[in-house]
Amino acid sequence: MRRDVFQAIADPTRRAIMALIAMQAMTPNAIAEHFDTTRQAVSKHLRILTECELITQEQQGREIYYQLEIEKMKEIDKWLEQFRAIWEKRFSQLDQLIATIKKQKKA
Amino acid sequence: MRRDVFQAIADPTRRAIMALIAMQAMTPNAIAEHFDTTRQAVSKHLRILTECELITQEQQGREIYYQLEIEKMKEIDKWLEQFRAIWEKRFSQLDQLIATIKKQKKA
DNA sequence: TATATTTGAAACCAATTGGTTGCAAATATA
DNA sequence: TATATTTGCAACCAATTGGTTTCAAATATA
Repeated sequence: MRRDVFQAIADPTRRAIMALIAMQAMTPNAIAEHFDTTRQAVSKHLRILTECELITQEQQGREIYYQLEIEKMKEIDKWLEQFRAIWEKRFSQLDQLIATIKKQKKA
Repeated sequence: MRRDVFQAIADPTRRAIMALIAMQAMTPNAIAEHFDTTRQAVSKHLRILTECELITQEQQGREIYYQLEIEKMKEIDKWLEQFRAIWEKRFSQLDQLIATIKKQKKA
């Protein structure tokens, strides 16, 4: 079974769960209340997110609090870097072009 | 059919294709040569990437050159921003903590 | 013009996915 | 102790996915 961050964030419900618990940890029941699906469906999403270490859990009595593992998100950021390098390069090239045009106008 | 950037980048072959054509446009045949799968499988990936506007094509005779639409990548970057805000906040809090400890050491 | 090359599209297939229902385990409460 | 709550897990199901084979269209070349 393939289990990585990219596959995890492919599902819109999972992205919504991530955004929901980003600021504060929540229990599965509390999370499920925010969605139209059943608790079990949310539970499966939480399992997938846990498997790829995007969230961690903390047991408190019979309740389990899930929280976002923000460090893991940097993996996506790191992958994006190679492309960010390209668009920043293009931007600076555009910048130079504008500078050249301005120079020509002055002359 | 759900067709968005997040679903598109979920597949490792598609991510590899994106990285491959990021610097220069390539034909489906040329792209397929870099992978173990058939040309048709690559073609299907190209279709999916095209449908969510992550790549664009340019016909040259009977060849079609595919290139990465780097602007579309910013959509992922934009989504990441909400989480980046969190980790930068945590970093600055850590920064403050270190500063406080240093202060205490001096005193 | 006949043939080869490049490509997309359709039909099909096995594996995976997101979802459901039902159940058992653990913890809290009466 | 008996009951209620919170939760994960297994079994099952329809839809989607990534892949294959086959075919047709368009363009280049002999």
